[in-house]
Amino acid sequence: MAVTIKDIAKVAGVSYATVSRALNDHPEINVITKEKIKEIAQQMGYTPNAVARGLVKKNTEMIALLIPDITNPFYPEVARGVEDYARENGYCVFLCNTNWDEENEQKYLTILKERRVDGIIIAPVSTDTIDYVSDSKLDIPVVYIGSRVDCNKSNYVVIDDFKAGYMATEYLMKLGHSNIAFIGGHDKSTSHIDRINGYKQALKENRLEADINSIKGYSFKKESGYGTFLKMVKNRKVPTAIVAENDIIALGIMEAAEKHGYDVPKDISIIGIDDIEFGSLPKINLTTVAQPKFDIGRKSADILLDLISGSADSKQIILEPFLIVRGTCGKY
Amino acid sequence: MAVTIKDIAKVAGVSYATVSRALNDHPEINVITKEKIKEIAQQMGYTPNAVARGLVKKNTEMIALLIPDITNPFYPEVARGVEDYARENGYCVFLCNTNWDEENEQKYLTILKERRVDGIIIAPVSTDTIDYVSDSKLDIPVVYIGSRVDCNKSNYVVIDDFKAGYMATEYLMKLGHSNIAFIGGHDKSTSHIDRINGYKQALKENRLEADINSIKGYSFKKESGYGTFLKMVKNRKVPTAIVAENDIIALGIMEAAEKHGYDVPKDISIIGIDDIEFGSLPKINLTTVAQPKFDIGRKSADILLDLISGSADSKQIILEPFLIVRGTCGKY
DNA sequence: CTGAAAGCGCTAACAC
DNA sequence: GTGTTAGCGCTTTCAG
Repeated sequence: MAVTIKDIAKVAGVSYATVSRALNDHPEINVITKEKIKEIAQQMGYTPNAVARGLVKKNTEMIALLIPDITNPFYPEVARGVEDYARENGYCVFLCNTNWDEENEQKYLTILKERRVDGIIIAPVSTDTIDYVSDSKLDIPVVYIGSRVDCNKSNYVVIDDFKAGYMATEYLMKLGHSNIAFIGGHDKSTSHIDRINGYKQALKENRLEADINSIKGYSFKKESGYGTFLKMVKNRKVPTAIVAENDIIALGIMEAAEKHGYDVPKDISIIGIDDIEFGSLPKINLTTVAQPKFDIGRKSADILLDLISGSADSKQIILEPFLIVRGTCGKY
Repeated sequence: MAVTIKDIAKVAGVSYATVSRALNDHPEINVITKEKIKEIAQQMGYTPNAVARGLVKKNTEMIALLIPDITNPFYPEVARGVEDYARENGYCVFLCNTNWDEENEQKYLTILKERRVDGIIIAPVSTDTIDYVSDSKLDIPVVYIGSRVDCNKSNYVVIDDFKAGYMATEYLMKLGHSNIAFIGGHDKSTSHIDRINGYKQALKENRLEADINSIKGYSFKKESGYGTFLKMVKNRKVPTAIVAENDIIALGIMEAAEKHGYDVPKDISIIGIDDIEFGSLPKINLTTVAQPKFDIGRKSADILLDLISGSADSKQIILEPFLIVRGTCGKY
């Protein structure tokens, strides 16, 4: 049986309220008894019970981070940002991996509500989840990352995805490309839609045609990029340049291209979005549009904790993407 | 204010004990009232309070996973295994990132104890943490991963690290190398020590000399491999082959070698340990000794839950590493 | 099968 | 300053 404040009270010869006050450094308490109590607590090996405290204080000092794919290095980086900020402020974070599955996402939301987490940061798999959150009156502060929400009562931290798509495409056009395809996403993701629109807009401004290749399902794995490129080869519709919705997909495309005799960047240029660490390996050297991953994490945690403490209204943060020129894009 | 079982009881016209029984599917309850109560609960939007339940049941159905570096793809893979198994069994998992910092590790342990997690899986940064756990009578089931514990009351899931080191070295020798260096770790890690011993043993059996290059501090980043190789160059002690303690370090070594004009594998062979996904990119094509990462995660969670339910004694699992031959090692 | 009541470990009024 | 007391929302005896 773990030692409780009552045990300490007995030993110290005070009421257990006094013990509580001592341990929590309340102002109205005799400093001497406080020190004495603390020492006794120490000696008895007391560990406060956060569950009991949570029950009466009605907060748990836990937040949750829901991400779709922990094996995509983009998210661990974000997670580090969230965790860093949370820990600095005394919060623990639940890391929940949804595996690109809406059902998992919603189940987690229920579980987290039962667990009475104080807040949730979520990188939603689809806009359906956002609707679900709105409808289900979760009653827990939520901050979205990587997904805008068309409602100004919502909180989110995103990059300007339109700009990201635009920048990538613009860069390719500057290199002389006019046959530029896009590979990625699904329609229930605002970041996907925005990136595509940026891509389209850039092309439009130069009177070029769009060629959008969607990945079926919610599968954002290397294999998806790989498979989609193969289809292009089969259909004899291989462009001179490709904008990939994210770096993981770009890596898959590169792999497929090279396996089929295309030299990158001589025969085909490939640009990603995200800037995952492994893209910077000299042998990979992936040109990409970067997101400030760690900052997205920190900032979203910052907003969430403000929301929890009630010291802020809703906030929409749009960070700037930036181009990182490496070696996978060439002149045409 | 969230709705509680008392609220439901009032509406249903029963005592709140009955509501509790209904909601928890106790056997001794009238099926009709049970259904009625469940419906009312549903309509009122009731969400059980896991905090309150945890207080009385003295368990939280939460476990924690402590890892040193979430940005090393090895760990996310392990984490997926843990989370998968945990979720299947109704447990939530706290993912805690210690950043290779013992102090963080110990702080987390305290926090987790306060939060009354039911169990902890930990990939310890150093054996000091293991001692800390033993000494501090945490009083929470612990399963170690990636680190043996010389005490048969402990639980762990590891690969045979000796064998991993041995296999890597043996493979290099079979290719004709006799000048084989080792780059990695620190002395307070059993996996490091075992891998080195495997490396030494393999060399010894062929009357070859060991050349061990330690990375200072607890820094298992690409940069550590990079820097250590540079030192070798400076000291004019570049071998014909290198065993890297893990893939991340191997990647750093490769990067440094190529930047300094060494062709891999023509001029120098490099083998890693772990088998992270990005090592398999055709352009990287890292030869490595693989660990069953996902299985390590699942298995450790399996053991932990058994421990929690009291249905098992301590268990030591040693999984088999296996060689994956790719392109970074050549004949000498 | 159901109700009454105790209590999990703690915090926070409210007295004194 | 400190003690007394009432809960937080729930599970679980113990009666009936």
